Amino acid sequence: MPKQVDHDERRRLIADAVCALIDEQGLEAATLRDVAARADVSMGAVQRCFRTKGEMLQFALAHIGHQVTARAHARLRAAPAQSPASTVGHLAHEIALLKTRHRAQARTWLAFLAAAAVDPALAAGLRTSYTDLETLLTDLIADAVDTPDPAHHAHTLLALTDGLTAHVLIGQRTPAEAEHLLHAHLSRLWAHPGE
Amino acid sequence: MPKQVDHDERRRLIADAVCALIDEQGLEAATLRDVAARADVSMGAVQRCFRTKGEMLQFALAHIGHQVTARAHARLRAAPAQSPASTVGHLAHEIALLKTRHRAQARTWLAFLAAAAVDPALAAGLRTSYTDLETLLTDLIADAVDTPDPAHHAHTLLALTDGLTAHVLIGQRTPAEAEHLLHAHLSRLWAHPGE
DNA sequence: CCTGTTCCGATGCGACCGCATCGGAACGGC
DNA sequence: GCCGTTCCGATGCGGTCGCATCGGAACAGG
Repeated sequence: MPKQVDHDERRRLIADAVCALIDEQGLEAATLRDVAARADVSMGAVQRCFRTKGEMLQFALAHIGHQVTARAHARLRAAPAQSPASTVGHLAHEIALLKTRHRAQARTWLAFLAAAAVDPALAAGLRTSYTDLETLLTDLIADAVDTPDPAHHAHTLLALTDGLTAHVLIGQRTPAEAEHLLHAHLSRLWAHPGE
Repeated sequence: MPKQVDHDERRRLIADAVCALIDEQGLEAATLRDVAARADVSMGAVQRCFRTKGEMLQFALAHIGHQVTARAHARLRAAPAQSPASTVGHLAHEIALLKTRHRAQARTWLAFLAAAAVDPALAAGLRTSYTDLETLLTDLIADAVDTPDPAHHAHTLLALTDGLTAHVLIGQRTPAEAEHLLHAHLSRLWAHPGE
């Protein structure tokens, strides 16, 4: 058995480079050459890992989707003792990617979201992550309040976080304002859970 | 005075072509050549109207932004007799661009939104439209319910519509589902306007 | 050491990009 | 009819793109 490399690990390395470039200059800046340079590998290596550029982007989308959902799951595991309501709050805050620390992920996510509007393959990848997050939120909301349709509130909450994140990214809201709006929405949810 | 053309009218014609291409294939499909072909003018004519491609995109953004806000204003003028609450509902529905008829505008809007995350000039253009819509909604909400901070609810509502629109575009929600979620949010707002 | 296999860096290709240039068509003023 | 101005279609340029190709480096088994 000759030279062997960890293809999956390399794929993740390249996906990180893709996301970094998208964060800084948008999706169209993720060219094969620039991605290779950013990941500090040769273009040939990138082409070995992914047959086409589209395949690379799809993998990068799944990669960042997994990062976000994994962080959400981790957040849950790390705080099992809190009340269900505050858990939902923390989780929504995490998903909204409002923290400056996660601004890069938010920008990348938004870029993929727009691309998915005209690319069914990317849309399918995004839906996988969204469905995961919705399941998570639905279960939590069902625990937190007595409502006949927890999924309804989960869907609304997810749309709100996405909208707020976008508005923060273009400077229409400050992170603090978005945080406040999100908190207020949740407060109203706990106070009046009725369908 | 030699040959004269209506530059503003031509600019709008080209902007429509830009938006049509973005709707169908995304922002990067709006190349000078394809835009010219779509608008049925020569590439030279496009370059005469806009010094650079970036200038063309900015104009197209302002163009579609004006279309959306103008439709919102028109909606208001057309229905002055209704209750303030239902007026807000209709307006939010209009802004959310949920109708299949406005799907093209929604996709174009989302494409610009993502681009604005890495392009300050586009972000400024978007903020102009958003601020206009927020003013509109804030005034309406102040009329509809007694709340100490109508702008707060306007901002939340706008973020929700944007998120719902995006989720519809990627197929995560059906238009009917989004419509229902939006309606439910407004119902809760009228029932419990307290800050 | 040699061989067979895996991997990759370099290079080339055809296509397309934004932009600049320019010759001539179109048309009002004289 | 000629002129001056405005406009635009065609063309070319330098650059970058995604992708295909290939020679050789790296390395395990014989």
